Amino acid sequence: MQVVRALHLRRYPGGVADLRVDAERNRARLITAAREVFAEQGLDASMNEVARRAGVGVATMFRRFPTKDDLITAVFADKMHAYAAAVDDALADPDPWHGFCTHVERICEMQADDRGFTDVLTVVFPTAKAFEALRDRAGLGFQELIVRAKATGHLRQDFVHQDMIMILMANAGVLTATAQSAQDTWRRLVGYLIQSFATEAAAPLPDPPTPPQLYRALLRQKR
Amino acid sequence: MQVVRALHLRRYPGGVADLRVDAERNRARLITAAREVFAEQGLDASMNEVARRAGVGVATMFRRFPTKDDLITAVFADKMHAYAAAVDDALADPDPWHGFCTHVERICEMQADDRGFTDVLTVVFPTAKAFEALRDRAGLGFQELIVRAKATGHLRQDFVHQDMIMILMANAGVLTATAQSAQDTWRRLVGYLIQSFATEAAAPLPDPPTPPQLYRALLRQKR
DNA sequence: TCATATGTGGTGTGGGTACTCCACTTACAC
DNA sequence: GTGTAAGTGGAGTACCCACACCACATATGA
Repeated sequence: MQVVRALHLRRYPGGVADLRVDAERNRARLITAAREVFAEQGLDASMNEVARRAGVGVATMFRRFPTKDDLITAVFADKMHAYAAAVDDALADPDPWHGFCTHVERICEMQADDRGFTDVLTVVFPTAKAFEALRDRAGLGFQELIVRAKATGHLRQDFVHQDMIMILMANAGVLTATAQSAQDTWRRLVGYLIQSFATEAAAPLPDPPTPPQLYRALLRQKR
Repeated sequence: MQVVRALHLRRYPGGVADLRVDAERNRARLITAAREVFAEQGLDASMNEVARRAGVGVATMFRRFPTKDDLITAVFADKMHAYAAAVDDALADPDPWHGFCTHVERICEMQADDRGFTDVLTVVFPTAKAFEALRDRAGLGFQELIVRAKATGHLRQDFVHQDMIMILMANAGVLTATAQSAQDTWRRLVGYLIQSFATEAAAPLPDPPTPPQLYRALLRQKR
């Protein structure tokens, strides 16, 4: 009994979890392949394609990542951390308005570089729950950034943090439509938007959605 | 032989084409049902759903509209005509800048009212060819509108007609992401953009895509 | 070397899609 | 009324998807 227990609890060195070395190698291959495939094709890419590109069987993949969402979560964990960390960089900028503009561009560029990440940020369901905390953290930091940027007098007073989500959605639309051609169009969109966020001569805008409304919009998707 | 020919070529009164009255009735039902289904669910809605809602068999539907694209083309023909005609209304406005703003809002509202039309304008493949002429007509009129709006001094000089397609893409992104909640978010996006198009204090923007690039982007989609 | 928990990949399943086949029915011309 | 081209719908096809099953292989501790 002691022996069985020892076997059951054994740990392999250097792996992410307690995996056999071959399993760990395949896990890494799967993550790498999925990262590529999702970046190219978005989250609509098929699991078969991921397994094929990783050079492992589909059953192996589903043993390691029981659902597609598990794989998505594993693949985009680091990008989501980078997303949450980016706002700290922006807050560290001595010029809050410059930090604000740079931040918006940077996040949109992260979307542009990875179709899958675009989807993760705007269009996907249960994955959203896994990244809830990171989203919240980024949101809070962004609110602070807004306060400071408004204080400089450059950011219009009626800007709200929900507008960032709106930007991500709009950017996602341009990016998916220009995935095969005119790939830089998003830069122009963001250029227009940022100039609109500059405070001068602001006419009243339609009301923004409330945060709960937007949160529901992010969750209710499934495609 | 004469008789056979007469039968083969016979025409039924009042129908769109030479259809039997029951066939014509079912055709109308299919169009109506498809209009509703596509408006609610976008072009991803299934053909089965359309047939079910029309109360006809799938075979009947596919006899009348051999491919999904044929149905889409038939359903959105009038909206595409309205789309092309809208720019004439805008040109008729004595204040070109007002006409420009109203036009942009109106087209975006057409998208907001019909998820299928949103897809038709930005995201779909062979349907695009069927509506090519109407797209071109709208594009030419819009270019004239731009010239006049710039002449008033209200529209920034670096605005190009490709930007309208970009707006449609961005709007499509917001609309699909907010289909279930926060449905009015698009109005705020358009508000921001229009204010950005007003010429004052325009910093240089990233280059727009060339028209051929954008055209390819519209055609290469398929989903 | 050996026992075995763990890992493996090919194949299968249930459900979705757009689209087709075919035996039956109906509207029309005469 | 009758012949028949035209129209009909349910069941079927081929293909995609995420995911499950299972006989076989292998890394590992003893």
